[in-house]
This record gives sequence, structure tokens and C-alpha cells, in this order.
Amino acid sequence: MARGQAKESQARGSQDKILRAAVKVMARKGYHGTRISDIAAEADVAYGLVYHYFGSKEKVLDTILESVATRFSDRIARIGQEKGTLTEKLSRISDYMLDTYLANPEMIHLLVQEVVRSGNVDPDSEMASARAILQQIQGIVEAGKKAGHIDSDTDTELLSIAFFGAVELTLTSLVQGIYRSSKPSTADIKEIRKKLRKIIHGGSFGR
Amino acid sequence: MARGQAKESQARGSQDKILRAAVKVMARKGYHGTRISDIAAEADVAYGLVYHYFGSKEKVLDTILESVATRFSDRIARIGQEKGTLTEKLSRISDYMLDTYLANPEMIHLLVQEVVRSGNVDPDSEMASARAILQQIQGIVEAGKKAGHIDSDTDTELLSIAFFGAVELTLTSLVQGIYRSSKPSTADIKEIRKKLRKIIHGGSFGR
Amino acid sequence: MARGQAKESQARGSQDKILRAAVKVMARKGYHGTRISDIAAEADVAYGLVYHYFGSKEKVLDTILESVATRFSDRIARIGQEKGTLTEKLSRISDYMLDTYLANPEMIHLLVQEVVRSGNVDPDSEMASARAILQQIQGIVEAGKKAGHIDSDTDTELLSIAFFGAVELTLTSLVQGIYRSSKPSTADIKEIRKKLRKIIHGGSFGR
Amino acid sequence: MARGQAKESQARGSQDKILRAAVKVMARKGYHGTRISDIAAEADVAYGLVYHYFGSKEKVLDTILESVATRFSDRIARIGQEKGTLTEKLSRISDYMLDTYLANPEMIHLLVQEVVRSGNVDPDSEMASARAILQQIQGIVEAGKKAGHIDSDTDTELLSIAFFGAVELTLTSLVQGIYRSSKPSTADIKEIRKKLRKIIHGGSFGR
DNA sequence: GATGAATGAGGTTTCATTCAT
DNA sequence: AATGAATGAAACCTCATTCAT
Repeated sequence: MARGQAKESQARGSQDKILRAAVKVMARKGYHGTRISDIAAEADVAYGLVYHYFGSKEKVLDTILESVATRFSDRIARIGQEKGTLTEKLSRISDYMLDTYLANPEMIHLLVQEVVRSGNVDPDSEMASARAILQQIQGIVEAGKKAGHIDSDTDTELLSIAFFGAVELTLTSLVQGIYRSSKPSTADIKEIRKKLRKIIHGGSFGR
Repeated sequence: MARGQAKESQARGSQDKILRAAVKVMARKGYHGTRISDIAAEADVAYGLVYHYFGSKEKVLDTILESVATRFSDRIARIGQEKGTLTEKLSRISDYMLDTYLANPEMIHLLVQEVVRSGNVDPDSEMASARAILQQIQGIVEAGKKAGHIDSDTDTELLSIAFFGAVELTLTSLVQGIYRSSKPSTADIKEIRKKLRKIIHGGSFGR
Repeated sequence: MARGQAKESQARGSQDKILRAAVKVMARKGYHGTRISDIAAEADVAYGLVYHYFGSKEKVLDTILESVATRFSDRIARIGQEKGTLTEKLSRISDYMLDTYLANPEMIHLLVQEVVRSGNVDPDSEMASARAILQQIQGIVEAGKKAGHIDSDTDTELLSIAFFGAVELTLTSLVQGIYRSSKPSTADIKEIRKKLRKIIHGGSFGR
Repeated sequence: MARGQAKESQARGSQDKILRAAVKVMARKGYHGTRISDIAAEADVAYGLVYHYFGSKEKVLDTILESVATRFSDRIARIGQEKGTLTEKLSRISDYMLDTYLANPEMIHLLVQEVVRSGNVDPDSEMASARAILQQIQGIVEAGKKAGHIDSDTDTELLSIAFFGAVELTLTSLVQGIYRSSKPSTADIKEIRKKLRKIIHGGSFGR
């Protein structure tokens, strides 16, 4: 049995290695630009193993996106349940995105690049995740509207998109090294959280 | 000489057709997802002609990005020269982006997709354009700061990025059909201009 | 009429330019390695003009080879008619080859490369020239055999080949810059003529 | 480990098959005239495998030439070490070339065609091999000069070139079927060895 | 579970050739 | 006579995928 466990965890180890490698490479090169052999090389396994576990290139991406989108979605849903003003909730979302970035910058980048931007992935299956996330945010904004935190004539869809775009490009800039050339430290992230909060609370996104 | 001119303008015409087709297709499928034969088919020329004029797939993209980035950059520079409050200037930029979108939605999308996000293109040459555009916006924000239109402790770089991200995802949503499923009419665009202006003037991006 | 002549000689000029350019480029890159556009560029004319005059890539090569092979063949035939020992005649052939090299190094190289080596050209039509030249040399050797200038049991075909190979690689070495790195002057050629004569008269190729 | 070895030797086998096929085809058609698909067909593998192992057409040729040139070079070096007169050593070289031809006519042809003649290959890297071989022969001639086997004023470089050219064109003639139309038998080769020896010992190449 | 040899569809690129001007 | 725009067959090459070991 000990053997079986060892083997199993070894297997899990390989799967995880592949997944983490895939996130890294795809974030850098995009779905189309990434070769299975790139992923395998990054994971330091034979490329046949990728097929052993995932069956196809698309499945690799699907697995990644499903996992991250679900986690992301769940979190936003929870934030939606919490109490607080609209801007407070939006700030919590941006906080969460920044924290996730801190833990796994490439994953958040990949989510945005391949799902939100799209075109690269199966439009029906994956586009859905993008809309789902945006719709959840929109739900929060809608609730804020009912609570009087924004004008009653505000286009909640547009506001959600603008908000998400603002936070997302901030993250992309961090990933790409556009914002402040060097990779940000934990302290830097804390500071950016504050600054983003200030912008969000500035008025454009509600009260 | 008349002959030479005829041939020359014919050549120019084909080059333009190819370039416009490339913008269209690349915006839809991304650089890696676009095949030369797609471009040629869209331009209704033989694929050999693409090589006759541009030599390689990458050169086609380079030519497009250089052209659009330059035009974009020039326009923002001019807006920077004009007078008005910070939010007014930013609104003019978003107006310009929306108008350009109206005239050529794919081009603005491609600019964002391939230049701002990058990873697909030569990082040194093309990333530069992205930074250049962001820096110009930052210049405008900086000037607004000096004029007292935003708090003196605001991070102008971050504000620029957030602003650009908000407008850009709005455009992407239009291109992708995420925002209001159907392609927007001219009237819709006018309305979106107003709404975006309202958001920008809402307070987060200055006075 | 003056006009007509001018035009005609202009045409001839272009034809010649193309032919000379073709010899140059094909000698350097071989038949398969040479592009029509290379020839046109070297001749400084539009590539369409090559077709205007020659119709196809192969025709260009054919024209060159026919011209040079005929001239070459005629000359060897004449040497065969002259009197002298075998080695004297062979020396005259090597002299002629070196002189031709002096006037047009690439042409002699091309002759050897594409005709003697073959495989690249239509075997029936062009291989013929190669054999023709070798057979003419062999005829001279045969005559020398009858005159008692070599042993009666000598393989005249093999001797002809060995002789031709010796002279030809000497020329190739000159063309390629293998022999004495730098391009040889007229004086150098004179010296090489002497040295080759000495080798030919050394005994291996008869008396 | 047994498994790994099996796969490894399988790989080596395929690489060899491809290499041997490449020699065969390139000898017949030249570098530029050879298509990867020709090589693959001759080796009876998918063309993709050629790329799997060699990456590009040029790499295939490089690998072949390096291998054959090295072997050739080694052998000549050894002959240089042996004792005997100059003509004896040169005869051994021609013997070796003929024997190699017997074992692998295409390889010796390719060596000559692409390396000695050249122009087709990277001039810097491969031309070097050609010079190296000629220089080794020259070294032998030089030694012969010191031993008094040729006149003290002989140009050793030129003599080496003439010798190599004589032997090489003999081989080419065999390959091309110019010499005695039909492919020579082992007995024929033995005879040619003798005849060549006789020519070499005839006086032109020393005593 | 793991490897990498082998395949071939499908893309990129080259370039001889045609033809309108 | 001269040009070079336009074409597309045919080459090169990439890489997802299969499968024997």
C-alpha cells in the first residue's frame, strides 16, 4: 500500500508539474504559441506524458482554465454575499486578484489572455467562463445600484467591464514588467492594493 | 511614367488590401492563430503576393503595428497639447479610441491584443510602442497632476494603466460581442461614448 | 535606322548582360541554387526580361553551356589537328583552359560543375557535351598512342579523365580561392601554366 | 535500462538509415536538388523523422560531411605516417579512395561534389574540410619533397590539387557512368587501381 | 507511469513563370 | 524592349498526436 501511495503521489506530482508548467508557458506565449514540447520541457518530463494525463493540448488549457475560473468565480460569488458598499466589494475583488497574482501571476494572466480576450479557445465552452465572471461582477454592481451606490441610470454592464479592464491591465502590466520594470515584491503589491482601492473609491465606480 | 505610376498605385492598392485583411484576420484569430492563406483569402489575392510584398508573416504584423501605433501615438500627443482638464483629455482619448473602433474595430483590437499584451511579438521592438502609448497617457496625467486635477500623491503610472485598461476592455467587449451580444451601431457608439465619459468624470480619474 | 541599331544593340546588351550574370551566379551557386531573380539582380534588369529573352531557367543554362562547350570543343579539335607530341597537345589544352579561365573563370567552372558532373541537367542533351569533350581529348590521347607517345596498353579513356580532372580541379581551386587564397593575376596564371606543363610533361601523361 | 537501450539503438538505426539515404540521394542530385522527401522516401521513413533527428536539410548534409571528411582525413593522416616513396603514398590514397568508392560510391562522390567543389554549403564551416584534406595531401607531398622524391622547386600545393583532381574525376566518372557506361565490378576496380597506380607512378607526381 | 520514436496534416516560404502595362 | 505585379506548385518545416517499449 505504501508503494501504491508513493506511486500515486508521484503521478499527482507529474500532473501538477505539467499543469504548472503549462500555465507558465501559455501565459508567456499564448495558447497557439505554446507547444506541448515546451510544456514538457518546462515540466521536465517526456512530452508523451502530457498526453498520458491530458489527452490533448486543448484539454490541458481547459483543465487549467476550469480550475482557475471556478476558484475565481466562487470567490466573487462569496464577495457578492458579503455586506458592504459597492466600491468596497469591488475593492475586495481587486484585492483578491492582486493576491492571486502574487501567488501565481501567470495563472491570472492566462485567465485574462485566453478566456476574457478569447478567440483562441472554443468560443462556446470557454467564452462562457468569461461572461460568467463578468456577469457575477455585474450582479454585484446591479445590487449596488439597487442599494443606491450608483446612479440609477448607470449601465451596469459597461461599468463592470471598465472596472475589470482597469484591474486586469494593472495585473498584465505587472506580469509583463511594464509597470515599474522589475517584478514587484509583496510590499509593492500591498501598496498597489491601496492605490487601486483609492482609484476605485475615487467615484467613478460608485460610492 | 504614366505606366510606372499605374503599376505603382496598383502595387500600393494590393499592399493596402493585404494589410487591411491582415488586421481583420489577426484581430479575430490572433497572430499565431492567423494563417497567411487566411489573410490572402480575405484580401482576395494569391498568398504568394503576401510574400512578394512583406516577406514573412511577422513582417506583416510589424508593418501593421508600426502604422497603427504611430497614428495612435500622434493623436494622443496632440490631445496632450490641447487645453482642458485631465478628465476632459482622457475623455477625448476614449472618444478617439471609440471612433477609431467605429471606423476600424479590428485594428484597435489588434493593437491592444498584440502590442499591449504582447509576448507574441518581438519584445524589444514592439513592446516599445506599447510603453510609448502608455507613457504618453502618463504624460497627460502628470500634467493634470501639476495642474491640480488629481491628488499630488497619485501614482500617475498606475492611473494611466487603469484608465487604459478600462477603455480597452470596453472596446474588446465590443469586438468580441461580449457587451450587448450584437455589433453596435453608430448610435450605440455615441451612447457608449457618453457613458464612458461619465465614468471617467466620475472622480476616479481626476477632475 | 540609327534608332533601330541603337535599340538592337541595346537589346543585345541586355541579353549579354543577362548571360554574363547567369554564368557568374550559377558558377557560384549551381544551377539549382540559382534563382532567376539572382541573375536579374546581378544583370541589373527586371527578372521578366530574362524570360523575354530566354523563356526559362533551363534555357539560360543551355544557352551558356552550348556556347562554351562548342567553343571549347572546337578548340580542342583544332589542337588535335596540330602537330606535336601528346604531352605537348595536352599542355596546349591546359593552356587554353587556363587562358579561358583568365578571361572568364566562372564560365569554365560552370562548364565543369554542371556538364561534366551533371545530374543537374537533362542527361541526354547536355551530358553529351561532356562526353564529347572527353572523347575529343581521348581521341588526341589515342592518336598519341598510335604515335608511340604512350605505352600501347594504356587505357586512353582513363588517362584522359585523369588529365582533365587534374586541370579542372586546378581551375576550380583558382575559382574557389582554395589555391593561394587570393585571386591570381595574369602573371600568376602564366606561372601556373608553366607548372602545369611541367607536371603534364613529367611522364604520367606520356612523352 | 534494457528498454532504454532498445529505443536508443532503434533511434541510432533510423538516424543511420536517414544518413545513408541522404548520401545516396545528394550524391545523385546535389544538395540543392535534393528534397527532404527524397531522403525520407529512400530511407523509408516519414519525412518528419528527418526533422526529428536533424532539424534541417543543412544539418543533414553537415552531419554527413563532417563524418566522411573526418574519416577520410584520418586515413590520409595515417598514410602520411607510413613509410614509402611519395608516389607509393599517393597511390595508397588513390587506392583508398577507390576502395571507399567500391564500398560507398555515393559518399565519395558527395564528399567531392559538395565539399571540394562547394559553393552550395556554408563556405566557412565546410570549405574548411576541403582545405583540410588538400592540406594533408600537401603535407605528404611536402615530405616527399624533403625526401627528394620530387624536384625541389615543385609547387606542392598545385601538385596536390592536380593529383586529387585526377583521382577524383576518375571516381566521378565511375559514379556518373561516364567511364565505361556500366557500373564497374570489383574486378574492374582492381584493374582501375592498377592503371591509376601506373599513371601516378608515371613520373608527373614524383618518384 | 514514463519515454521518445515515428507519423503526417497543415502551415510557412520559395520561386519559376505568366502577363498586363 | 522592359517592368514588376500576380500566381500557385512545390518545397521546407512544425508540431500535435499515436504507440511500441
